[in-house]
Amino acid sequence: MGGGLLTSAPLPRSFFDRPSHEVAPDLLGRVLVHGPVAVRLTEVEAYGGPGEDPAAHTYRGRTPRNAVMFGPPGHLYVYFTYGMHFCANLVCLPEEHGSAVLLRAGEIVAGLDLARERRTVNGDGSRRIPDRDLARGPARLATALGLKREHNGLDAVVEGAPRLKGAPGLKGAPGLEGAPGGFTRLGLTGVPAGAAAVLEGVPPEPDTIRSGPRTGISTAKDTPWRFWIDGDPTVSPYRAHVPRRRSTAATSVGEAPSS
DNA sequence: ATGCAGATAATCT
DNA sequence: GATTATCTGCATG
Repeated sequence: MGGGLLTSAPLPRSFFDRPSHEVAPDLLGRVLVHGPVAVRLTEVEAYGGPGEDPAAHTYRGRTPRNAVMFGPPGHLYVYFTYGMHFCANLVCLPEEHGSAVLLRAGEIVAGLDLARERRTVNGDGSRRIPDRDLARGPARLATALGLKREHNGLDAVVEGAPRLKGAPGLKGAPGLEGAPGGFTRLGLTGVPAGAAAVLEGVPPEPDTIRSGPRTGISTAKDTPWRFWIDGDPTVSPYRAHVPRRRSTAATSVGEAPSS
């Protein structure tokens, strides 16, 4: 092998038509493409439906924000949070179920230059972000892929066979030389501009998949629905949920405002 | 390495 | 009015 045009088929909609905690570990090693940028997924979290998962956005039922999660599987649910970040999910199960998989981290395997550009802090590029941090975290991943409000609901299931032009001499499996720890550039064709797709990629060996509690949530802390590839440098550091107190003292109990 | 504070606004109670 | 499926920078050991 080496350098030839190789094919990685898009995953069919039926792939996503399963419970999110089954889809999630199966998404590891898969490749999410959005336009010219592609990410090999290394860390994900499953979220369940209404009444069954207190940490899920759909726990209390359908709202305007979470409507896409109640739509058909294989679509992107992109939400805005903390006043500045977007995060992306893939919807699971048939319509009305309201479950999805949060895409937490991955390795950029195509469109590296554009991903770097999107992730520069000061537009002048005075701060250089290490490549392994480009998509190391859900908001970082969404930024690197260019996923924003207008991509909420975008279908990530496409027809056809996207081609990946692999570079020679790199270790790894067909079409996706990006073995854990390695970085490569892949040329991508076959995905329409502005469209998204999830390619089958190369799933990791089952015994390298780890699972544990989800990150940054205040409920259901014991549900081990975070999945990642052991030892991969692009997996995000675990952060426990930290309740933040308002900085003003306006609400302190028993304290009347001074005149 | 780990920890904390601030940013900043949609969404829900 | 409170919370939030987060990130960055600055502080400290």
